[in-house]
Amino acid sequence: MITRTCGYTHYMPAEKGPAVTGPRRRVTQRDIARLSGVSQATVSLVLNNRLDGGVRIAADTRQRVLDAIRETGYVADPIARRLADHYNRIIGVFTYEPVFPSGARDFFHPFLLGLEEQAERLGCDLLLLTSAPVDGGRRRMFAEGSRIRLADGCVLLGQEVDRGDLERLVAEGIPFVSVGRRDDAGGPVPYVGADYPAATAALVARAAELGHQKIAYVGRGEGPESYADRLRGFRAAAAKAGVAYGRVPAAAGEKLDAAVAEGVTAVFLEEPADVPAVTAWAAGRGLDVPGDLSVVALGDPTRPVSIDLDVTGFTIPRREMGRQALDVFLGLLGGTEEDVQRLLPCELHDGATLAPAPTGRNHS
Amino acid sequence: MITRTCGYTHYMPAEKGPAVTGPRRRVTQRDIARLSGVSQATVSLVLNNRLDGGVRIAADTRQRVLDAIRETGYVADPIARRLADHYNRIIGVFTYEPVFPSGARDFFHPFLLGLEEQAERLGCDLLLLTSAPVDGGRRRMFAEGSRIRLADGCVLLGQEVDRGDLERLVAEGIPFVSVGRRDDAGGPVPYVGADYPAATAALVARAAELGHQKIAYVGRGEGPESYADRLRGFRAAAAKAGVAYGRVPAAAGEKLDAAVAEGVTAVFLEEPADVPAVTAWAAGRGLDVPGDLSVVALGDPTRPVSIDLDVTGFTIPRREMGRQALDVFLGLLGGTEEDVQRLLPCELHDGATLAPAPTGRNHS
DNA sequence: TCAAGATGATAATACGTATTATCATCTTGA
DNA sequence: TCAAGATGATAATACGTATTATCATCTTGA
Repeated sequence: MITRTCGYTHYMPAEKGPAVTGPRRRVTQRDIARLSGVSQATVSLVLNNRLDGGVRIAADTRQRVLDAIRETGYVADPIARRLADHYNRIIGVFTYEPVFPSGARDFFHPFLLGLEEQAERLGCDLLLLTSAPVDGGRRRMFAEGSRIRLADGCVLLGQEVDRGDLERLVAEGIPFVSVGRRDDAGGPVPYVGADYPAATAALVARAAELGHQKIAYVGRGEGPESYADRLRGFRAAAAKAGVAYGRVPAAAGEKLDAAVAEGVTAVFLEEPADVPAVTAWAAGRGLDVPGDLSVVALGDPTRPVSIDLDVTGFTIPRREMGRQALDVFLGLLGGTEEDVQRLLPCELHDGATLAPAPTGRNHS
Repeated sequence: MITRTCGYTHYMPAEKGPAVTGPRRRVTQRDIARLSGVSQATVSLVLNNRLDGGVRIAADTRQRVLDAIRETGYVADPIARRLADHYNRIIGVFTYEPVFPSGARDFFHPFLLGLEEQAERLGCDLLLLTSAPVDGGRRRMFAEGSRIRLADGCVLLGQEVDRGDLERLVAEGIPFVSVGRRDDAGGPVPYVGADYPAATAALVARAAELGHQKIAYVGRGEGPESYADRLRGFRAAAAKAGVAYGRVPAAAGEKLDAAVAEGVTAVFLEEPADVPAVTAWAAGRGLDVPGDLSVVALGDPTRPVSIDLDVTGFTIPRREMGRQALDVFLGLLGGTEEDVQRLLPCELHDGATLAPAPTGRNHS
């Protein structure tokens, strides 16, 4: 049941408006019209200075209106203006990861900064869609009473995006853009993503140059597109370089033990937040990083961890992705169909944990 | 001259709506009314579930309307709602510091997280007012075409808040709350601030206990309320403990030299981002921290800096401030006039840079 | 002098929602 | 049977602006 208070049980504005602040009637175009002896329509026309529709206003009339405006300090009510305009210049930002209790939100901050920066530049406002209910640790986009349609459209943030949501967005014709590449969903999905395959491949190639003969990808390699993309780049580059490769499903001790036993000399971490776990494990096994084992981080950590090593890897251009996501979104609103799927290059970071492959065959 | 495109020159939606996404007309109450065979008025009444005005809706009619709403995913247009109602369940967030090129924004992230967390909990959305024009490195709240009134009111973030803005907010009756204590501005200003005086005083008292006889406050001590508050707490506590004290206007070498020459053995930094500058200066003078000189950070750095010391000081409860700011705001909307000015305690951090006063009198 | 065009302004309407006054119908009780 | 009250829904209107269709008046040229 959708009632006035449904979902907003705590949001109960007073009947009469805030008590602290006093009421004050706004000056409207009607007032200006009365003061200068013209109609409201004339006031609006003077304000908007439209010459295209064949409308003309005599110079002295215009001046009278402008004088009245100056005297009263009139400012058009943005609300009414938007209502008549159809677009409200508000861009929704939907983040799947809730703020509470997740610590994952720090990862998304740079994206938001990029969005804000571009919004600032282009003169629009961002609506953080925090009212979406949280279910199983993720926000639901189309729950009852969804406010996704408040804005002109929305930007999607999140490690993983619900396919049903995407399909519904496409079906309903709600303009949107995803931050992060997404597979098609009943049509191409506009996105601004990071080029994980290229960045991962570059690091694999570097490892090959350094003599590594057997390397491992640590992580799921499926699920979110960003995982699949990394693994794809990893496999292609390893095959191309003629390096033996495998996948370790998680950064767990026994899995890593097995990999090392098979002769792996470099691990590529899908999730850089696993670096501490891996280095701790290596220390426990008496393995030197990078002397015995090279460690490469494929991106930035999505959970807050403290890493004291200068890890080799790459950086996701999060801020720039945010910026361009807004560009793509406004392009969509403007009717553009080109260049609505973008992959941005990641920046490689040399770091100190990718070293030449160890020369000795075995460590006990 | 106020023209239609003023301030939004880059935001130019196509005449016909987005091309990729079919031209999707917004679902309105008229549509719902047609679908369920009632009038628009009835739809509105069902949505708002008003029982007070003596209006009644039959259960089955109500259900038909609710069904249609669910099927279509209808959401009330916030703009129209606000025009008619004056409320749209959107809370504005105005930050004085722009995103670009400032690095200062990281400081505000925890506040925003707190706001988001509480918005999530209470079921409302946050509008980041990024459309405000930037002038002299600060956003202007009431520039021409200001969109501050799009929301039900706003939360103010920023190191320093423009007094004229505050007065206008009060005068125009726009509900708002400041994150950070503010002096009165034509009336009491609702705020949720940090108790800088108490936290600063506690650290001063601790220094006194450790034998420091002469201490210095480093910073402006005026301007933003947060500076003035720190200095006030500093002076009061120093006087109470019978410790000699002075103020060094900036963390500049010669100023610090003079202070040390006068026998100062502990410095309290208004701006913790100055810690690296002070420690670098101390190292250059051969002063050991904290052996020769204790260093106390009064809060969290407002600029991104890397600090490798475990600095003694206190932490601003930023997230909790954000949370409570939203509570206060909603209280105001609800007509509360009590408890709209709150000071939250800061958490002291022991750290390792406040040590007993040096016993020797001089270092050359 | 008069028709055609130019000039200047307005009435009417739309945008989407909320609310009040009103109306039509049904129920109830004596 | 009928008046009074209860029930259920709507028409009308407001919020403040933008825009189009229309109208009245003036100017111009032959």
